[in-house]
Amino acid sequence: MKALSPESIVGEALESVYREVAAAIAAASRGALEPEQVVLVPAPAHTGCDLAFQCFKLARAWRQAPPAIAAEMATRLAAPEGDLLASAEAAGPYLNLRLDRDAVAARVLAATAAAGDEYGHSRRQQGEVVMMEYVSPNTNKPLHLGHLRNAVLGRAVIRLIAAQGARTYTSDIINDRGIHIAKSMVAYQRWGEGKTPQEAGIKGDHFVGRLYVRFSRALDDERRAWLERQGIDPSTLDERARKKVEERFQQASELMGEARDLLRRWEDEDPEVRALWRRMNRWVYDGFEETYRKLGITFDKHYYESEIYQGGKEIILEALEKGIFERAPNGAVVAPLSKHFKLQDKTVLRADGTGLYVTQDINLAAIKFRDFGLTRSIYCIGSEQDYYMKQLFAILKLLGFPWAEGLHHLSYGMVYLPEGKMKSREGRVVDADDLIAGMSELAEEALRERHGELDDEERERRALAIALAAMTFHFLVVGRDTEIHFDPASSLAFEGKTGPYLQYATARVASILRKAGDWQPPVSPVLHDDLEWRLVFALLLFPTVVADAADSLDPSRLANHLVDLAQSFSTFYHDLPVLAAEEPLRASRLALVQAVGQTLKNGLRLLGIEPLEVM
RNA sequence: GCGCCCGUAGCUCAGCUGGAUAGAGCGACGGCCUCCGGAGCCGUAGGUCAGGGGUUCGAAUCCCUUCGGGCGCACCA
Repeated sequence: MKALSPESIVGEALESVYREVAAAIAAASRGALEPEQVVLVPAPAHTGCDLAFQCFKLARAWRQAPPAIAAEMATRLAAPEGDLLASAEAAGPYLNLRLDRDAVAARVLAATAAAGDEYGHSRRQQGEVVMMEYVSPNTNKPLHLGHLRNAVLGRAVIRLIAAQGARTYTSDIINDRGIHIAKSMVAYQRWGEGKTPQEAGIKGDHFVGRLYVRFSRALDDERRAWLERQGIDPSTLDERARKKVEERFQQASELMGEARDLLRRWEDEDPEVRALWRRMNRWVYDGFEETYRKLGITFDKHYYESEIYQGGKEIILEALEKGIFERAPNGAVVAPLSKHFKLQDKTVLRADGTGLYVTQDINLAAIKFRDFGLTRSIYCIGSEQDYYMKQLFAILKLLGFPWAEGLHHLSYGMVYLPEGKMKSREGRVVDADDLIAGMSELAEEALRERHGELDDEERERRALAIALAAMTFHFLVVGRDTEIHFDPASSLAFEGKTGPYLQYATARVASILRKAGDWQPPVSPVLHDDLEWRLVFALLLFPTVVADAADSLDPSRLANHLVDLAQSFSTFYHDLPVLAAEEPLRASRLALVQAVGQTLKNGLRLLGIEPLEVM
């Protein structure tokens, strides 16, 4: 469990508790510690205590063994001042502390009630302006499983940051130009029969995606025939030779020739080609938009590669003049990263003067800071780009941009299907729309079993919320770096450590409160039971956990804490009566239930999961 | 060859700046619907934290190393 120290804790209630306890510990430390140097940890359950102070750090100052220190401090704290610290006892090298649980509960319940939907938020990042770039799909295929993890992670992180008081924006960079688009366009010209997605009855992004696949298959056929004509058997060649053969084929290919021709005409702004391009992109964007709407993913700004890919050259040429970048013998411009960082040099401009992907990224980074006055810019991109992102950030630092320190790569592990890494060209993907639809169907079945009386509309609404909760939580509960081997059976589960389990807890809270009738929150709550204390303590830590998740860009910290909270709550309401309890216990427990509900709701919203009042 | 990430229970994963008996979920086995909604609760079994060195009063956690897996290392995007 996390250690509590002044720099790590967030939240009024916890801060006030810490301040009082730390003052008492410091007072008992023979002047060895200032209050703000006191580190406290939650005491393990078997001790029956609430917090612990570890005496190892005092061993040097006191020139005594930790157990002796603990014993003496326990004596000194025998009659603690203040109303919070109830008792202190030595246990080996540990000084275990009991708190006045009612007093702590009073502070937590007051804090949650006062803050409401804002409980867990802070102003630690007030003044910061942060942008999250995420999802960033290509326009030649629909969103897949990998995009879902990306979207869900990026959304949670930016919400966590917003909850720290920062102003936040979301963006994506849409790869809407290049040879891949030209391929889809060739396919449409050849086989599209002039139909629109509506006429074909297919969602726009899927419509275009199919054309892309169609092109790839046709190209495969063409390659087979060509190899046969050439009398080449690639399986007999080594990798280098195969690459050479592939290059020759690409040059000889009729289909690739058409695609290259279209790309050239696109570059020359041929009106006819541009019109088709715009038309097909619109279909794709409409399709994406539909998926985003379902997921609740939004963007403040779309950046289009077609609009920025030619920029960035001025920045680079200027840096070349200043001697920051170097000219390679053949004329290409190179960022000499190996001189300044433990990275390999990176070409930033081709010998023929045209830009590369990184050229555009340099440009876009600057545009974002300029457009929005950012202090920080986060890129939610898979871990396969770790090295590239390091290079990009190093280049921007080399260029001397003052904002370069505000760049962050929000990296995450790959998503694999049972058969291996997803490859869209081979069709081995789990399509985002299919997945959502499939999970909604499962959730609907479950709802039909439980609530046969629901009308279709309400059932569908709940089913979607539950399905998205399951999917979202599944991606967020594991650490960022953890690779996800997507297994439908566990990924689609609604029971156990899942999103729907958390939604169920919020629904149970709502249900209890609905039946409570009129009640007044207690002035001084009476909550001594261990089951109650676990909840109080989890609520007390919540703002700190949120802050930690935000700072580490890792929502899994919050997700796991919510599971702890929900599990503790389940045990609590199973074992202890709320509505049937005697006053003043009843009001105290109701206030606790309300605080738990508020906290679960706030936590789920930060993760991008819809809490449910009924399910 | 070089760099980064990872290896914890049968499976999927937590375990955060080193601290008390390493935790959850699933699966297995056994209980719990006269009681605030069973998408729930309780219990049992199950781990030399991949192996080996080292640092430390103390290592799943830090360092080195071996083995095993993943991803990168373009004038591609």
